[in-house]
Amino acid sequence: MKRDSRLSGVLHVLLHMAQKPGPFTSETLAKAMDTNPVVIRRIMAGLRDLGYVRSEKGHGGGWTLACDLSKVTLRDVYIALGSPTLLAMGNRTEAPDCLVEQAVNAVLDQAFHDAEALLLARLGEVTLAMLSDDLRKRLGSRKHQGMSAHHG
Amino acid sequence: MKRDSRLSGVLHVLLHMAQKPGPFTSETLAKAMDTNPVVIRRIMAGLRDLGYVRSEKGHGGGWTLACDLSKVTLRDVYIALGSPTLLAMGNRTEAPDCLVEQAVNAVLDQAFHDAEALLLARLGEVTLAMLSDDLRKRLGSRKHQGMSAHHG
DNA sequence: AATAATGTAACATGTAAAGTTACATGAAAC
DNA sequence: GTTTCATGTAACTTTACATGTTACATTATT
Repeated sequence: MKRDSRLSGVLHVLLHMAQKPGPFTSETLAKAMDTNPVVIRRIMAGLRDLGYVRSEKGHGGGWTLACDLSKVTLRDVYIALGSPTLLAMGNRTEAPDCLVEQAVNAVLDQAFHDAEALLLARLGEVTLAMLSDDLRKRLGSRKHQGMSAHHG
Repeated sequence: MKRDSRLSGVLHVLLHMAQKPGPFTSETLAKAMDTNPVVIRRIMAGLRDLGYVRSEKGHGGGWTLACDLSKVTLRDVYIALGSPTLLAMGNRTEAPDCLVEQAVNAVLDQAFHDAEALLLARLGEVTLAMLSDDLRKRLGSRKHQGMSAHHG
């Protein structure tokens, strides 16, 4: 199944933004992500609504970080995206009349729920600040090679 | 994202089959699942190749269980389906040049991997026999109401 | 006013599961 | 041995959804 990469994408954007003050236009960010400005605006909309970033129109406008990076976890970002489906598998039908289906659903639901809970817990353990620190370390260990964070 | 229900579906089929000797035609099973016979053959193909079920052509043919239900776990069934993608989310790109993307991938991969491992472990804990027992309990507790396992 | 940005709707594309059609193959019944 | 009933499988259609794109309204700066 085709996998949803919005979380990966929006984290990429946020990390880019955390490296320097901004603001960043959707077009700039889109180029760094090799995608379309409208896609950037779409995945950022939820973050804006929750106050994690700010967007301004007109000359000199664009996107700015508006939160304490050490207070926002990847789970928060995931939720800001609208909590998209985590698992690629699901039950054929929910609340079926068929007892066979009920038995199957019961055991699968348990396994699915556990896996989702673990994934959300893991995402909840990592803040944007931690991610940004990790990036800075990666950048640092490449400095002596004269390379930058941006794409070549 | 649209979720893959093949595991749910094939378990439903196997559980139906575990309730009485068979053989069952694809058409019979398809009716119980409210789907198409070809879909049944498709999701059963992997199980047949691994010897969990047998299929016979011609008059009186159809599908038969061919394994010890207490030896086959839901994980085995999942693998028989060809180990389809478990998570609906993934990284934008694998092995990217961009350090930002690498930092994002690193943390997400860890979380994704843990969740997948847990899900597979949970599926590995449940055998088809356990599932069948659970179903029989559900059937038993409805007997006094004069209901059957099949759809109304 | 002109320009540069976001906001958003509408539409196109890509991908994978699910559903369907068609037909070849093989086994049993007659 | 031919008819019937079953699986096996390829090819195509449908559906769902993320992604990509176009178009245009809105708003802020110059």
